[in-house]
Amino acid sequence: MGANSKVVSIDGIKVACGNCSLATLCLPFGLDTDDVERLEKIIKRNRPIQRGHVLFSPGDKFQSLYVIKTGAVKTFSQTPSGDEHVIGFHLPGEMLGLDAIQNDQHGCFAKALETTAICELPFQSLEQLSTSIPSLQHQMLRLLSKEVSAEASMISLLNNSTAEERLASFLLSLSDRFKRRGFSATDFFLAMSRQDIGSYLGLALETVSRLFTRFQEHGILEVDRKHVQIRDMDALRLMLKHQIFCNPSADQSS
Amino acid sequence: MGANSKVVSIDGIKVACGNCSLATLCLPFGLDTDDVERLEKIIKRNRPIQRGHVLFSPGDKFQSLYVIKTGAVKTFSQTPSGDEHVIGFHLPGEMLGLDAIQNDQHGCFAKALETTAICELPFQSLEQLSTSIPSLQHQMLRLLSKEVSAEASMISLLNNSTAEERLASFLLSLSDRFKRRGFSATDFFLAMSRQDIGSYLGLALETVSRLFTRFQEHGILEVDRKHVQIRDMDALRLMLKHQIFCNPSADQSS
DNA sequence: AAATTCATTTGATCCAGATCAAAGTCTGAA
DNA sequence: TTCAGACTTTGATCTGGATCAAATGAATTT
Repeated sequence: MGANSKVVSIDGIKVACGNCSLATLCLPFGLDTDDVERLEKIIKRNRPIQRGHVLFSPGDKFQSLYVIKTGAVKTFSQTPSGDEHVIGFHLPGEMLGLDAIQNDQHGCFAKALETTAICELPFQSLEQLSTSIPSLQHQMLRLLSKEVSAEASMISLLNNSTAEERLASFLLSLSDRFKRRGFSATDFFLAMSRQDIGSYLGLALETVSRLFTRFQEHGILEVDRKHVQIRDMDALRLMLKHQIFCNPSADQSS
Repeated sequence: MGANSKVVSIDGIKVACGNCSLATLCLPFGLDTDDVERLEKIIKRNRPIQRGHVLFSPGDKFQSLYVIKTGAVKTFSQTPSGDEHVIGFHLPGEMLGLDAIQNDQHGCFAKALETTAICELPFQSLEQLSTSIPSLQHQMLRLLSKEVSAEASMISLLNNSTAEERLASFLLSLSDRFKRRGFSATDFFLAMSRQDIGSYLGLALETVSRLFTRFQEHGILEVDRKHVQIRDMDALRLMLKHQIFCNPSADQSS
């Protein structure tokens, strides 16, 4: 981890998955009250991290999985020449670090896009707990599987869609995820830059910018910097109507 | 499942992960002898399936995970207009169906590219067994995580690479996987068509064909229909040298 | 408020790879 | 052995989106 990545533990902060509005999207889903309590005991709550803070980097030893509580994080890899390839964006309730279980070390960067609160789940404890809570084991497998499905959808999108379809898909995905988390499905702020969106969708940032302009001209969006309002959801949906992805529900949450 | 997808169970065939040359690539990896025996008890061995046989289809209830023993399988989705989008190719020792854990149903087709022998792992039994064999639970999580990493690499490839780099990456991946399975790393047969390769790599089949020709002209490959010989492995490696993916070891096996 | 920096928009040009088209080539069935 | 259908190769053309270039706008610092 970099010098600015110190995560300070705060004693006395009560962890309460039971009261968390994200519980049904998150790991506790499907667990009974007792089991949630046992889960809470192993969770570490840390001080919220600031925009730009790096949560982990490639090569870092894998210790914990992370769940976003509030804020947003991007994961990305980096070429030797220094430019980033965005792998994903993570919103409240979504888990981070699943790819690191494989070889006990992280394979990409995770950086906060804004001030972000995170629940830390020490993986060893989680694994141990899973052996005695079958529904926790099941939920772990489900979350991993969901990630596999979501990535398969992404691959399908990149293989078979135009720039327009990609951005439409991205906006609909964001909209859906905000909605499930209790936010507006049609009015939200983008935590990431045009550059980030382009990198994620395999497009040049200029193309992303032009598409936002075009969508606005067509009355589909109202865009002001990071502020996006969806004016014609159906038009967006229509753009990817003809596509059948491997798995239609490509959200990580339950 | 289609009419031709009947899988006939053969009693009396001895399942023997302990003797299987793929064991170190497969689920038994990391398990001690006793545990492998318990695992063997839940595995179903079926009659090998023929080329073109559909193992599962979207919407099929998820019952089992499958591991290729010999042969090859492709997974793909289908548009309403009927054209296929190849999601992946699966070689001996590789697991199939992980994306279905998520919502208890398969999200894509799996079709044999040639005569293929498959080990069937009823998922419920596997999950139960995992609670009493921690190293099996761990191996399950590792396999899922490996799949997540592999797909992340694929996303990176599709986002950031030219046609040439994609095909080079594909050939090197195949080569590596054959090698780990005890086959030649430089001389093998492609089980899939140019069409399939193109669909998988997000390229037109004509582009794939042209690239094979070009690689041959440059002395990198010797190609005769499905028969590929790699003559200059370094040249292939060089083509994707400048790329850093999230995770360099993008093979599902251990 | 002016200055510096960084993100975004908009315009002009270019090219990798798609698409269209047609000619081989292989395979399995009859 | 011949035929039909499915692959594969090769050629010609076209285009979506990249790249290059520059202006504009926001945010932050001085």
